[in-house]
Amino acid sequence: AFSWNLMLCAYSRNHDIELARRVFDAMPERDAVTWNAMLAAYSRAGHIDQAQEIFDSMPQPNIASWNTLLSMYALSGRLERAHHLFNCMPQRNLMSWTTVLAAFAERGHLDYAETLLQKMPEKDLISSTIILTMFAKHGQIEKAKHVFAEMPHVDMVTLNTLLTVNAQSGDLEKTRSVFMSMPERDLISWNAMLSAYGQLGNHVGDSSKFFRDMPERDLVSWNSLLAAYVQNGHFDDAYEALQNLMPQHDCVSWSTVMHGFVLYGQLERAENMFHEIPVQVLACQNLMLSAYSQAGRLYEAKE
RNA sequence: AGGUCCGGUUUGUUGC
Repeated sequence: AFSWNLMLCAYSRNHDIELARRVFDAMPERDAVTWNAMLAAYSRAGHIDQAQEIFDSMPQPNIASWNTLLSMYALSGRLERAHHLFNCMPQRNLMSWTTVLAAFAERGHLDYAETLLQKMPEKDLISSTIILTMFAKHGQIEKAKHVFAEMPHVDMVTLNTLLTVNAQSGDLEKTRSVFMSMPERDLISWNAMLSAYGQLGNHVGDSSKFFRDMPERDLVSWNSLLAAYVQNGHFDDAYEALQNLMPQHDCVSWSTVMHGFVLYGQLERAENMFHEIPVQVLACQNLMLSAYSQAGRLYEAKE
């Protein structure tokens, strides 16, 4: 089964689910890895029913099988189902706990997530960081800081999260001092700091200088720069960057610049951009809808 | 020895 499994996994990683299934069906014998790989393939592809079918046919699901199924339901937002599975599982490991925790935290079930955290037999950096992020995203900054203070160890991801926490509490100096004190930084650290400058800085120049000094940049960095421009009223610079400087754009770039136009009363320019967008983007549609409504242009809003 | 478990962090819109 070993080499067949390799083939199955290769197809699955390539998103070729049909071929993966054909290998699966052709196999003279299957082991636990085979079943789990097929299950993971369907789960990755979002084929929930087929995944469930594989799981139900498994001779002996192990902890990896349960976790795969659990993660599938958690990620697709079927929390009751995920929670039910979690309770029914014959064993749970750290990953099972964290998957459920992340699902509830993500959806803003703060109290329940906190209870889960307390019930966890072992916690690690990841579970604490999930809770930290959850509190930060829901504006519970003091609680987030408390979670951080209780953590015995931290790593770069935790510190990256702390950058965001401090930025959300409006403290640019603190954000900067965390950034400076980090033993190592990755692109996410740099992007988080850039975003803090955009939200809290008083001068666009600080954002663009920081941007220039970055060791590398990606689309998120560029989009954060656009947001910094917009935040400070420089919608034309944002548009200029989008048109002439950015190596790529995405729907975040478009909606950021369009939002700049809307904020500063340039509804026609927002409109023009909206019509130039190559694909339909829900966020941009929402933006135009809200802009038309606020301008009393109900006919266009309805359109 | 080596194969299966997609658990955490950064950017935009509307709503909450």
